[in-house]
Amino acid sequence: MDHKSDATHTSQQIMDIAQRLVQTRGFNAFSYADIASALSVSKASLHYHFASKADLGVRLIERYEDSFERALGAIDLEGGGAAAKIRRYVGLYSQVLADERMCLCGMLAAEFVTLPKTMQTALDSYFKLNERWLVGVLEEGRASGSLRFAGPAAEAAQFIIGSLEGSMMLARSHGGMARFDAAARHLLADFGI
Amino acid sequence: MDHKSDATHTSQQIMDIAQRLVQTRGFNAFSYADIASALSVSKASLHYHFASKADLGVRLIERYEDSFERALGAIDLEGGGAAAKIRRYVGLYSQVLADERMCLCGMLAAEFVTLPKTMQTALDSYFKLNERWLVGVLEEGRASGSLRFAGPAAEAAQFIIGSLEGSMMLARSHGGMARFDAAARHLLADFGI
DNA sequence: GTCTATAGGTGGATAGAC
DNA sequence: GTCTATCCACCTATAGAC
Repeated sequence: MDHKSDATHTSQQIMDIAQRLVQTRGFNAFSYADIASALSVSKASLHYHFASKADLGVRLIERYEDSFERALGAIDLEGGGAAAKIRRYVGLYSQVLADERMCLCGMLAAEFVTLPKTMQTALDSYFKLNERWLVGVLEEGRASGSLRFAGPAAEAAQFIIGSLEGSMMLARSHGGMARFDAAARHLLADFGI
Repeated sequence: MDHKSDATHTSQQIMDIAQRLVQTRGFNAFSYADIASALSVSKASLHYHFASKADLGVRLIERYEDSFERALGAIDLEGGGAAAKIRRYVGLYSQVLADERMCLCGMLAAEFVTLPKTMQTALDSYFKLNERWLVGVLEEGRASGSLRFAGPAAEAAQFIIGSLEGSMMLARSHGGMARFDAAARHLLADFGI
């Protein structure tokens, strides 16, 4: 599931700017002109690095998933119980919000039906990764008794993802970081954390 | 908090189509041309009824809030305990999703920073209404012992709204109605329902 | 109230020089 | 790799006839 990154310096800069734009404004609400002006290059130059906006979008999702996968790997390595892992998972969202951004893929999920098929497929992969990791931790926690929840772990994982993405989205427009933190506490408490 | 509706037949039709477009594609991903072709009129005619797209957006939010307010009033009248009211509140979201739509205001919350100030203000009003109603029900339920939750009722209300909007959003792209239903069960269980 | 026509702007994308 | 120049489609919005 790792994606090649023939990462020239310029294409990385383009992706950094584009990613922030998607996370703050959405895929349908930014243009090559926005990136060009922020980076002081021409729009045509951008097309050299990313032939189409859809290409750029797919690469953004893949890079985001890779970085998220590394973060999850780091959580696994840090050790601690399942409860600690879930707490650190929530912390990942918290960090993104602290930078005044929405989760890249949460934002794109809202725009899902308007996205190119290639981006939709890449999004599926991202959410599957999250779900898979959460299911592992949840089952570990239920077995060890450090987590408490009813029903299939997959459903609990989906509930966690949905709650975090939704709380993040509403925190950005209504209530700020405090709202997300309070929602996160509720969510964790629901699992006996 | 009720908004005048000088509702000619045509302007209602325009709003019906526009609302569905916002709920499925988002405010930034539909155009007057979409409405015009769906309704078989010219784009210019639309401007007679709604001078600008921002005006149309504001009126959509106000109408949605009014209809939601009536739905909440109906829930209050039906009686039953706080738990039953929360269950019916969740049912409102479920109905919208069953029609393959996202909550109008949840969708707009994702696009918040790109919206005209007038629409942002109208959105605030919608979420305040939801929170106010939920706080009332939550406090009633805690007092009567039919609901169980920790911390301020306002925080619990925000948690409920965020979870439902997020679950709805992800259900539309990943998992469908079943995902929302499962998330709703988790949420209700969290409150002892 | 609805139309045609059009203004004035921006969208993504390409051609071809350097 | 980056540029200028350009294409064409689409956007919101307006003017003015009917």
